[in-house]
Amino acid sequence: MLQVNYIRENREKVLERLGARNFKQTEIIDQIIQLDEERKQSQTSLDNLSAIANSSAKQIGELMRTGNKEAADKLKAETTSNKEAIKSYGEQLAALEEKLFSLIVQVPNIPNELVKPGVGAEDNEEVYLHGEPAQLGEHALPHWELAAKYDIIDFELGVKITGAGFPVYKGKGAKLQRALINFFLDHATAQGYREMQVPHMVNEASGFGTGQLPDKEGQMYHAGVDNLYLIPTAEVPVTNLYRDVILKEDELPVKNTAYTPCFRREAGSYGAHVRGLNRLHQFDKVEVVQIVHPEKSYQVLEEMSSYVQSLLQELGLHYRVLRLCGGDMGFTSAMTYDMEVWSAAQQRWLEVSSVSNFETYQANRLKLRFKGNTGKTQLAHTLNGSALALPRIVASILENYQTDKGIKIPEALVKYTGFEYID
RNA sequence: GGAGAGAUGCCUGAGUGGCCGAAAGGAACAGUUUGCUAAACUGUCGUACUGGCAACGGUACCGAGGGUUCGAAUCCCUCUCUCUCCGCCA
Repeated sequence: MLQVNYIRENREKVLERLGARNFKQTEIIDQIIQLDEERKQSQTSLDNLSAIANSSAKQIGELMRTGNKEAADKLKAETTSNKEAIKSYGEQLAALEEKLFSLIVQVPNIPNELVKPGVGAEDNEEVYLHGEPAQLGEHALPHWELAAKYDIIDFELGVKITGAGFPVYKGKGAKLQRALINFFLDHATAQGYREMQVPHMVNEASGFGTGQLPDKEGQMYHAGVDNLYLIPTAEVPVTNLYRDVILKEDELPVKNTAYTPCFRREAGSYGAHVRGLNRLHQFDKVEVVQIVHPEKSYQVLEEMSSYVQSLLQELGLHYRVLRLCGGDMGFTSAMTYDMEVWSAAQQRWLEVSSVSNFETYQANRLKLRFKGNTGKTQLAHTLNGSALALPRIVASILENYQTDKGIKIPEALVKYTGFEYID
């Protein structure tokens, strides 16, 4: 959520940059500025009346103590009308604040200057390309056929026990999953991230803190009885660890990592491109999260991007890095890099990571601040990235590393799997 | 699921109607002292909105929301959460 003061002081820039997102309801911005002005006036009036009431109450107390009951009663009578005014201003103020809040949560984050205007995926910028497409033979298979051929992932079995999009990993398939999780966590730890294990369900306040609620309500599984949400990403619990926290400047940067399963309803996204591991309702992911000083956040974004790329390089995958255009970025992000690996058999790119700087957008919702060495308290910047999401990595490994002898496990992963081939 | 207790500042914890934005201790920070470590002493030490160049003010906040009262951390109601015991159970 943006800060009202920022909007007020940078109206033109806000409108211009939101334009890069194709954000159309620009009148909201002026309504916010207007409402905030009214809010201030209302607040001031209320404060002044409260000050009078407080001082009257003190005087009455004093009069009572000194036994001057008559004067006390007189003053009491005078406070009655003031009381009503206070109540009325209080209600007015609450209504204004509620309205203001309902508007401000509708405004997405302001894209960074580097983010190009655009409406969708076709406007994203490719900023880096690594490697070459794997050259596969005549009989190359897509990963879902390889999964069936080697009996390592069973989609039908998942359908039976749960439903579509909940695969069962079997034998070496299951071991490959576990190997990747350990590989990713070990690398994150080596980069200075602290490994955390967090709940896989979160409450409403957490959902709001990172921006999933109220916006993407329908994308999360919700356990109605207890009003808890299954996490769509570890970002939610891991970032919310710092909700309502004021850190010391020396404690920055905070670097945490966690492996969790992720649950997404993916409502309305069925079709040709959801086959196999391409899009699931439950998948595994290792996430990295940082809380940093505002002046460092873009440098850290680049570091996180490089880190994610180093993982892809170690796995020997052909990938590209996109800087998302305004229209394709998430609601809460100021700048996002997507990493996509090449799926040789499907002949398409698959998103495996998304690294974002949220600047103060989440921090403002979370009330995540730090106290500067100068003594001033201000909002921190939050960032996160997938490092990495498993299913499409698995898809890419299966397809790109298929040989006549079976699936060759990437060199760097062998010490984690304990085997060199899936056959 | 049954019974009970509780929610106060970074922490412990006092506070049952006005002198309480809140005692005291601890932690932290700054300084003095000091051969070093430690200790001692002094000071600072919540957040938000708002007025002011500033100094310094105003208002709100003692889990949340209502109510009583001239006045509420303190009394009343509702809700939420936490803890303890019993039961069940990985």
